[in-house]
Parts: sequence; structure tokens; C-alpha cells
Amino acid sequence: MADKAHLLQAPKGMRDFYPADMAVRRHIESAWRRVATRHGFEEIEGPTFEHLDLYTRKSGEAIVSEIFRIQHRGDAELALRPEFTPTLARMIAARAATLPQPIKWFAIPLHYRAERPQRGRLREHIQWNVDFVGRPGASDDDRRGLAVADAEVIGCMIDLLRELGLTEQIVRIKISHREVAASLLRSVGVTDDRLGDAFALLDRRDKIGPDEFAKQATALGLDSAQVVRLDGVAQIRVGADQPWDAFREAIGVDDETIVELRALRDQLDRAGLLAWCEWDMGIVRGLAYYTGIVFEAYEVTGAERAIAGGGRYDGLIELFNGPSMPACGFGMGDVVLSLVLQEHDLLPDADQLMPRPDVFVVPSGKDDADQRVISLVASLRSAGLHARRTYRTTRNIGKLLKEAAACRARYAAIVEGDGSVTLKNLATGEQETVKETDLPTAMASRAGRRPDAGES
RNA sequence: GCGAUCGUAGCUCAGUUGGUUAGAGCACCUGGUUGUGGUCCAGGGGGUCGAGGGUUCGAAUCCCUCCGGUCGCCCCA
Repeated sequence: MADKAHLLQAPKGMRDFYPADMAVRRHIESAWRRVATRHGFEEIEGPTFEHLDLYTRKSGEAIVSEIFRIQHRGDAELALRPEFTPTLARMIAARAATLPQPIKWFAIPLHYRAERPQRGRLREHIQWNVDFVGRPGASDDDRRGLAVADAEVIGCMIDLLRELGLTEQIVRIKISHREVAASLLRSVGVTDDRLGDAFALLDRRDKIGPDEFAKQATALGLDSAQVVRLDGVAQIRVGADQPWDAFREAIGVDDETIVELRALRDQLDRAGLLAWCEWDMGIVRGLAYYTGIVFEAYEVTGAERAIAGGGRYDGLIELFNGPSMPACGFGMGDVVLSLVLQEHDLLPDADQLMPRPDVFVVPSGKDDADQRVISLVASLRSAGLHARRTYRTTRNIGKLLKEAAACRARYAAIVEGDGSVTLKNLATGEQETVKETDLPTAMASRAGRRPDAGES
């Protein structure tokens, strides 16, 4: 591969982040971190590589075939992580005995999949993972008790959407339940050995159209009356803020089967979140480890892939040799989220997101001003200020001020060379003269700089 | 893994039926207008036309292969 052009390209499906791109990325990541933190989740991180069998243990061949594998000499095969949940389960299983419960953790890791890139899907992406592991209340086996955790997780997700400017008019959280859906499928006439295929078909309903749907449903062994009933199940969509009876009648199963959904509704109602949510039995989720509620966040026009998705996976910690612990969580990737924000004009321009210098220092050209710039910048930085300077040799003050404005500095400091500095407020145009030695303290007090100013 | 489509400067594009050393605007850089963000002036860097091969006297242009982008399929973390 001595191909020079080839070496200049990022590998397929991978992204370069130039400063402007990085500013946008940090904008999203910091919103994730801010929201998860205020909901009481603590940040963790795991290794980028895991043992390959961490994934092969539970995932099907189709998923395993899309994992990037790493073979180093004779060592056991490694995998670039395709998802975070197995790592989370492993970390919890390893210390389950000593961790205070419930465990509320989040992570913002990079994930990898060896697939053909397309809209909303790249080979490397950043995904926010939020998980609630353990029982939210006193230990009991009350099926309704876990709804508190489910609602907290969904509430955190909604708060993030809101934080970035999205509304319930733009995004909808579609909620289903694995067991409820399975029960519905059985009642339609799907046999247990065809349940998996029926779920997959349910998931595809909107994409393949009614005719193809009917054809494939027939292939599952359903007669024409059953196909019609299955189609009815796939199309059940009831706003969560509608009366509960509307949903109960739509799916037509007994109260015992939907007790967890009912409990979830109560929790979401108390948190004031029902307007964002919708019961949709067509939501399936591909992963095998989900055991209860499953949910996905969609842009309402359906133009994009799911913004986020998750659910309850009560058996997974045990599968990694930990204790039996209930768990619920979701993942939200940066790619689809960015697309949706962009479409709705909610992604600020990069220059609005780049860090702003407090002060930009330029020499006047008089006396030894050039030399004084160096020590002045050093003392400003020592005072904790974001200080930049020009590297140009021109003495054209106009051009230097333009440079200061271009990087969105709050103030420009013109070093006069006689021990004084002309300090110009670039927003208002006001300027004044201060002593060079007083500049760091003068700046610190007036730049309105807060300790966290660099983060947001 | 399969299919469609695209690829000329950082960006948006021009480049005649194949015909000299491949262009424009914006952006960027340097300086000037002899100290205030604009305007203006002068100058500059940057592309082996995605890469490699073929046809031809001659290829950005025609053909093949590969590499990427985009959009689908499969699958969805």
C-alpha cells in the first residue's frame, strides 16, 4: 500500500474530527454528561477491546460476523467492542458483592461495527449508555417495583432530548414489552418455535409494506384470518397520555399480562412524561437479551433510524457469573442524533461552540511591545485566563483586531510598550487604558469568567 | 457481503467532439492603505483532476480494476 492518496483517507466509515467537528461532538457529549449526572448516574468506562467470547457467548452469528476482530500472536482473539452492555455486565458481575445498590452508571464510549456505512450508521460511533442495575426499592419480587427504574431511565433519555432543544412534537418514545408482545403473538396463533421470526417480521412491518408482510406472515404458518390479526398487533399505536383503557382494549389481553406496562405508565405520569411516550407493539429491538419493556426514540416523521433504544435485561448480569440482578438501560448514538438536530436547526454552528478566548494580545509595534507580549500572555494564563496572542508580524492594528474578532475573543489587549495596555471590549467597542501589571487581575474580574466556562 | 450513484484546490463549481505548463469565486497566508474589527490595493501557497493500469501521437475527458463518499439491501448494538 504505497498509495499516497489512500493514506490520506480515513478508513471506510471512520471520521476525522477537525476543531470545528470536535466542538460539535463535545457539545453533544457534554449534554449527555450533564444530563446523566443530574439524574444521579455516575460515569464509567471500559476497555475498547474485549475478549471476543464476551460477545459470542450471547449474540447470534449475524452480530458476531460484524465484529472487528483482533488477533495478536497466539493470544485469545479480541474484539473491538460493538456495544457496551456486555462490558457493563462484566464490570458489575466482577464486583457485585461490594457495589452499593442500585447501581446507576453511564458511559460515553466509542463503538465499532464492520458494516457498510450508510445514513445514520458508521463503522465507528459514539454512544451514550445509561443503565440502572438492581432493585430501586426494598428487595421484593413485585413486578411493578421495577417500573421506577424503567421510568427513571426513560426520564433521563427524555431530559437529554429536551436539553438539546427537541420537543414531544419532534421526537416520540415508542414503548413495548417483550412478554406482552410474545403473549399477543401466541394469541394470534404463532407457535413458540416461530416466535423469534414473528418478532423480526413485526419489526419490519412498516418497511416492507402490507403485501410482503402478509406473504411472510403466511410463511410463518398463519392462515389469512391470523395474518389480519397479526397485522392488527403490528399497528397498535396508542399515545401514552390517552386513557389507559384505550390501550388495554386495543391489545385485548388480561390485566395481569400488562401489569408492568401499567406500572410504568403510572411512573411516567408522575414524572410528567406521558406526552412524549406511545405504546407501540411493533417495537421489538434486535438484541436477544431483553426480557421486559423495550423502547426506542424516533423522530416523528420516521425519516431517520432510531435515535436511541433500550430496554430491560434482567438475566444478563447472571449470565456473566454475577448474582441475579434486574437491569434496564439504553444507548443513544451520536450519528442519528446529530442528523435529527441538524434537520430541526438545533445544532449551533461550530464557531458558536468553539472555546472563546478571554483576551487576545497584540503588540502595538512601539518600543519593546513584541517582547512584552510574551510575558504578558504568560501571566494571563497563570491567572487561569484563556489568552491567545498573534503570531503575525504586521503592525496593522486593524488586521490584528480582525484576527482577535475572528477567534471570538471577548477582549483585545494592545500592548503599548510603555508599561500600559489598551484593553478593548470587542463586543461593545469600548476601550480603556490599564497598567500592564494590572491586566491579569483586571481581566479576571471583568471577563465574567466562571470556573466552568471552558466546558460549555 | 450485494446493488445503484458519485469523485477536478479547504468549500462551491467551470473545463468544448480527447489537444500546450488545469481555471474561477469564496476561504487561507504575506504585506500595504504608516493605530481600531469594514472597504480597498498588491502579492502568495495549495490540485501528479481519488489511485493504479489500458487505448491513443496526445487522457481531467474513453475502457478496466481498486480506494473512498452518498443512498439502498442484508442486519441492527
